[in-house]
Amino acid sequence: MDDIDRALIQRLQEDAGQPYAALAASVGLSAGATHERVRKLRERGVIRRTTVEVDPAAVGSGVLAYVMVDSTAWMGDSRAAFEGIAEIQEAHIIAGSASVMVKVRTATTEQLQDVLRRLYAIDGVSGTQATVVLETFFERPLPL
Amino acid sequence: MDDIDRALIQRLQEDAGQPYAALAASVGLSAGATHERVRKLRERGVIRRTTVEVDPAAVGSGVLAYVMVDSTAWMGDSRAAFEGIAEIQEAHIIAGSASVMVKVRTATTEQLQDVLRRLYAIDGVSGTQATVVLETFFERPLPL
DNA sequence: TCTGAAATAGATCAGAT
DNA sequence: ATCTGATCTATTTCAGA
Repeated sequence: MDDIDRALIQRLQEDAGQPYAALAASVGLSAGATHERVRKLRERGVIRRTTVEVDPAAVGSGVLAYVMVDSTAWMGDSRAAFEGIAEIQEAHIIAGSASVMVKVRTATTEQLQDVLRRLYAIDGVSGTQATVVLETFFERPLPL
Repeated sequence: MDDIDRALIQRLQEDAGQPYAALAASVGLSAGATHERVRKLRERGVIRRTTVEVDPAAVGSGVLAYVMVDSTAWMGDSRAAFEGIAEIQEAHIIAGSASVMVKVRTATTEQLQDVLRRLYAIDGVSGTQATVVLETFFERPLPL
């Protein structure tokens, strides 16, 4: 992981579809060497996958909320229960008063309510505090 | 936006690097027709960009925290101030007691503390409540 | 580990159904 | 709107430094 690798990752975060020749030119290497470096970054798991960023509202997920989930038991083994709720985009174990924090996207607030209902159905869950997002300022790649 | 478009988006979210031929086969179209649909999805802004997912810990951002930012003034015009803090990955205006919620990634908790200091320096900010993530269960694409 | 070129494969376009 | 087939471009591999 040197500066060239970091530069390559940054360029790929901005546009993963660009030709290796363009990528190579931006870091001053040949296409072959660039290809080899990117291959290794993938192999080592630094780059997890290539994906597309989608406009949530355009695919029927216009409502975004963060939900703090309180519990009466250790939630460390409950990953599968959260995975089972399709509308949950992220789930994290957190320090502090709540136990788990989830990021939820739904089409409507009615569907958000239904997600809260399903969260309550998970073993050990004793409460939820939903924070609804009114406007997203920005969502951007990791700093390097 | 029909079922084929949704299927294409889902496949591209899983692997945006796959050949159009493979993508086409998975939805029962020709490569040409598939290419045309994907082009239109990009043109309409449904697909915003092609990018790579990076392991945060591998690039020096192993600490993840969500910070609720309280304020004494309307924060709707403060986008630039939050954008100016590089460690902030997401910033949202929220309903509820706080005004803004930000997602922060840093290498260490010391750097997280420094981000909080810079948040306090923003006009109108009167307080912060940081929630540190201990373990990420999962982060996954949008449901379709 | 990088370079440069050759072989392979995929993207793109024109024309037709 | 989709398909087929031809052209063009990019990716991938490999020998050599």
